[in-house]
Amino acid sequence: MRPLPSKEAVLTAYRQSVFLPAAIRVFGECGFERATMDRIAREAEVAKGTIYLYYKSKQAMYDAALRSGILELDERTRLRMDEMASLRDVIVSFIATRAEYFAEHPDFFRMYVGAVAAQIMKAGRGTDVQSMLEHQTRRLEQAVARAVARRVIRRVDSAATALAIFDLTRGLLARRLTAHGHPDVTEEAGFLADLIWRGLNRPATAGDAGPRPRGRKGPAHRNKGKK
Amino acid sequence: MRPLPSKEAVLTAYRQSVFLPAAIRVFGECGFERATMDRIAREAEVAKGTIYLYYKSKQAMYDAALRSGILELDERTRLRMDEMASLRDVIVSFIATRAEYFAEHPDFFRMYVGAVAAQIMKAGRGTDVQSMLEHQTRRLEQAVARAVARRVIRRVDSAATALAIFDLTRGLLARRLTAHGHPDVTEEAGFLADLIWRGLNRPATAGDAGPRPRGRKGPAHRNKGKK
DNA sequence: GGGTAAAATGACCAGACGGTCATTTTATTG
DNA sequence: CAATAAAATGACCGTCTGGTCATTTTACCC
Repeated sequence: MRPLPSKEAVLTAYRQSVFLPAAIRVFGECGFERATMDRIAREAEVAKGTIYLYYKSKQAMYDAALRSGILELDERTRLRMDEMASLRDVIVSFIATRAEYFAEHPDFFRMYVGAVAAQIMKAGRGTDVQSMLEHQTRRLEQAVARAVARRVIRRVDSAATALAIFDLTRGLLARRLTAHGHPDVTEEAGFLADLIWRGLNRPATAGDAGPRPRGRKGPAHRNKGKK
Repeated sequence: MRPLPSKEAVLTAYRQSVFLPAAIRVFGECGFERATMDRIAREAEVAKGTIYLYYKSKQAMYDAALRSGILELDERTRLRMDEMASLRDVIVSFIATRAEYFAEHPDFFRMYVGAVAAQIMKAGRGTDVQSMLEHQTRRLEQAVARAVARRVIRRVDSAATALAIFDLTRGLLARRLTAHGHPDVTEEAGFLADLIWRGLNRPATAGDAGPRPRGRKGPAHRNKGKK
């Protein structure tokens, strides 16, 4: 079926398999601005000019490197999540898969963090970075929505919930990357999954502190959480 | 008591009151690397050389600007949290105060995000940025610990819980900054506070899905996440 | 008002870096 | 093996920017 992988295509693929990891290493270590094309070329063991045969600019190379990493991460996350049945397992596997991937690729994680920050800075539409980031929470959101539909958990905004899980995961990983002690991910992941899971639980039987969970002292402002 | 505010000190204070906001504006808009001292000087309406009379380098000016913003933010957060009695109100006011502050100072928020990202990139000890960031969760952590002691909530790791709240807040604000629609903070803040609060609740009576809340279906693969 | 010290200025410099392209090296073909 | 095309190279260029410092302006004091 695949007629001819045209030598050119093979060469390009080979080059990318060398360039992109080198780029991720350097961009991850230095960030976009401080990274130099000379350095990337050296890491990839080619001359600088060679890179410009395959990427038209530093930005283009950055985008390609970021894209490749995110795609791989998303793919792995998706595979793992798909084999989970219960929402809780989906959440745990989401956190665990990402923790594992980023532990394997710390440089990419740094690059990723930089890209997210840059996205916030520009504060604007435009880049497809935005859509890639949004895509990451899609599956999570679907899983939450399904659980709501099946009445496994209380009625919650599935998008907001997915984003919350996402944020918790990112914070956890960031802290791990800055060498903040704790060698055991599963423990921390478990804590987060537990927190979220309990937070999503339906008000158990009846008399629980469900809809009015304030400690005491609460005079009426009922429809705060209106939506 | 304060004997003489020495003209020099007054001048310095005045300069800083002009320089730091200008720096925050430019660093926030462009990030550290892209920001130029020329631009900051122009925004502050002084010559570039003048800045170097008060700060020995670009980095020093950046640090000073970041520090001043974080201190102000922390101070405001602390004041608000201190007047809250219940943990739930502390959490809500933490989120709300920060949301409010960052809404008033979007440039500083961008700068802040950049600084956090840079911290993760360097992945290392050293900067006092680290300690400033850590300081932010201290109060929250104390409030959680107090609630645990008073048995208002279940026994949780107060540090981890504080960090979780912190991460959720940061994610929420980041999303707001990228103009992601939703004009109403309190609604989203309420959702998060609710989620966390329920997550912290003591297991009500007894039969709740406490320590082993897996949905169903679980044939043994307990030690999957062994690492 | 004039003289001196402090403060401010902005032209200037040096180094760095993204990107180019004439030249060299390698692969292909007859 | 020669001829030719494709790929790789790295010296080079223009630009940009953090930081400096000789000069000018302002503030102060007698």
